[in-house]
Amino acid sequence: MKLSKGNSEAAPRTVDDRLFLQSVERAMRALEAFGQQARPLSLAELAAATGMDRSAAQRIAHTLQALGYLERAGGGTGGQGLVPGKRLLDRSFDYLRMNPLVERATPILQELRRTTQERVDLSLFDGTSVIYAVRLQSKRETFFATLVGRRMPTFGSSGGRAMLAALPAAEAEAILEQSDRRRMTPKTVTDLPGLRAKIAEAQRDGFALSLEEALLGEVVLAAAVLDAQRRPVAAIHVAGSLSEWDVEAFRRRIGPLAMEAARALSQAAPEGLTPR
Amino acid sequence: MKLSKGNSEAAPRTVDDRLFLQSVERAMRALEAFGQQARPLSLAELAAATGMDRSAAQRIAHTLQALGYLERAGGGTGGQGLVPGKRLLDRSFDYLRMNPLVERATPILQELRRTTQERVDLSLFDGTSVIYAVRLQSKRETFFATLVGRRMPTFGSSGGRAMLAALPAAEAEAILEQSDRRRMTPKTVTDLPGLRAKIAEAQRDGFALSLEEALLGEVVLAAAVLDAQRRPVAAIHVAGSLSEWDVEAFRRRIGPLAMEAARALSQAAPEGLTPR
DNA sequence: TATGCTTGTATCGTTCAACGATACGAAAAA
DNA sequence: TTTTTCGTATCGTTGAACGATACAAGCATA
Repeated sequence: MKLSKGNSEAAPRTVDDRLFLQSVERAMRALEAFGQQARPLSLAELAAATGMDRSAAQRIAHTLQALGYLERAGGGTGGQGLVPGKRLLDRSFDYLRMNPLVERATPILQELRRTTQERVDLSLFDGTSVIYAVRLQSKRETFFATLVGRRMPTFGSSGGRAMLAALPAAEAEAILEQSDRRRMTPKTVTDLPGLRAKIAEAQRDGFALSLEEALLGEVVLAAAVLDAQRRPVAAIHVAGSLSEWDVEAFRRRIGPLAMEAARALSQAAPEGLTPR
Repeated sequence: MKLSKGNSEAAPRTVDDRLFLQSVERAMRALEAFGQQARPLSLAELAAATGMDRSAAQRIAHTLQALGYLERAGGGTGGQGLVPGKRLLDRSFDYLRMNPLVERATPILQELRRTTQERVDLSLFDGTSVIYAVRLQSKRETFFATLVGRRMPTFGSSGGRAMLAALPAAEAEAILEQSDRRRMTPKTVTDLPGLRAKIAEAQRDGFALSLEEALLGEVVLAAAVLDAQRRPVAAIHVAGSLSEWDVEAFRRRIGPLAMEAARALSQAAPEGLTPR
C-alpha cells in the first residue's frame, strides 16, 4: 500500500486507535493527493486518489476550501478542479520559523555561501528522505528546479549520506534497506556495497561527496549537523559545477569549510554526557 | 449543541453548514496556533489557543502527530510540547510546484536578478496580505529574516500597492479599509489619502516604489503580474540598499526592468476578448 | 437533437466516530 | 514535602459525520 516514503512517525498507527480522527486523516490525505498527481483534481478524482467516496471528498474539499487550504483551479471563476491553497505556505512558514536549527543556520549558511561563492543548502533528516529547508543559490546559478520543501532520497543525497555516516551502523543500514534506491542520474550509486563504501568514506573524511549523482555536471559536498545527543538532524550542502571545479580541488577547498559550518551549527554535547 | 465558545477566528464562516467538518477545522486551527504562538505548545496550551477542550486537543494532536504534521519539541525523546511537523514543508512544496505562475516565474526572476544584481521576490496576492513565494537573494544580502511563506500587509508592500493599482478602484479601496494599517517602520505610509496617492503614482508609473517602509535603509520597487482577465495575481519586487542606490537612479534603472519582467509573466489576454 | 458522462451541489435518514468528562502516574514546580 | 502540570488512557453518550442518492449544468460523443 504505502511505499516507504519519508515516514518518520514515532508510533506506527495501530489499527483501531480511539484517539485517531478519521476525518482529519482524510483531510490530510486529500492535501497529499497533489503530491502524487500534480494537476488540478476534480472531486471524483480526489475521491479516487484518496480512496474515499464522493460524499466524503465533497465534505472534505468543502471544508478545506473554506479554510483556504484548497482553492479552485480557475482562480475562483470557472470551477475546474481543485488545487492546494495559499494557506499551506503559512504553515510551512511557521515550521521554518519555529525550527531553531533553521534560525541558527541562516547566518552560518550565508557566511559559507559568501566564502565559497557556491550554492549552499540546508537539508533536514527525515528517515529515508531528506527535505531541503533553506537554499542560498549561487550567483551564476541557472538551474532552479529545486524548491524549499523538496524531498530527496537519503541514500542518494550527499547530505543524506553524511547523516547516515553519523548514525549507528544498524540504523544507517536499515534506512538503506528501506529505501527505494532509484537512479536519478546514470551515476547514482544504488547498490548496497557501493553505498556502504560511500558512507565509510564520509565517516573517514567528515563529509560526504557525491559526483553527478543527483544532477549531471554537479558535484555536491555535505557535512552533517548533530544535535545534543550527537545524532544527525540536518546537513549542510555545497554544490559546485564540474565546468568550474576539479573534484579534488573542490574536496580540499570546500570540505573544511562545510565541516566547520556544520560543527558551528551542531549542538555541543554537555561535558560528561556521552552518547549511549 | 456546542456553539463556538471560544471562536477567535477572523475568517467569516457561515454558521450551520452541513458539509463543514468540525474536526478538520479544529485540526487546521491547531496547526495555525503556531502562527500566533511561535513556541512549543503543550496540549493544554494548544487547547486554550484554539478554544477546545483537553480531549479534543489530545485527539487532534495525536492524529496530526501520527501523520507527521506535528512533532514533539524535544526531538522525540523528551516530551516537552508540540511543534509543527516537517510534513508541512511537503504541502507547501506541492503548492509551489502546482502553481503555474511560480513555475513560469523562475527563469524570468533569475534573469531579472542577474541583470539587476539585487534581491528579487515574487509575491502572491491574497486580499489584505501578500505572500512571498520566491526569493532570490542578492549576493551581498545580509538580512535574511524573510522566508518563503511570509505574509506582508498588502497596503504597505510595494508589490501589494502595485497590485492594488491594477484593481478596480472600489476593490482597492475596500482592501485598504479592511487592512490593519500598522506601521512597520517610522516611514510606513498608513493614512488613506497617502496610500491613495501612492497607488495613483503606481498607476501612472506602471510600478510601485516604497522607501524604507518595510525596512529602514531599503528601497523596493514592484510591478504587478496580471492574469488573463487582467486582474493582478502577483508582483515582482526588486529590493536595493540605500547605501548603494540613489532613489531616482533606482527608479530609472530598475523600473523598466521590473515592468518588463512583470509583463513577460502576465498572461496576455486573447485578442478581441475584453475583460468584462 | 438526443445521449451519455462528466462536473459541482444539495438532501436525508442512520449510526458509529467523535465527543467531553474523568482518572491516573510521572515529572516539574512550588 | 505538596501542588501543579504534563502526557496518556478509558468510557458511556450522542450528534457530527457518514454514505447513498438526487439534481442541474456543462461538454463531449453519437
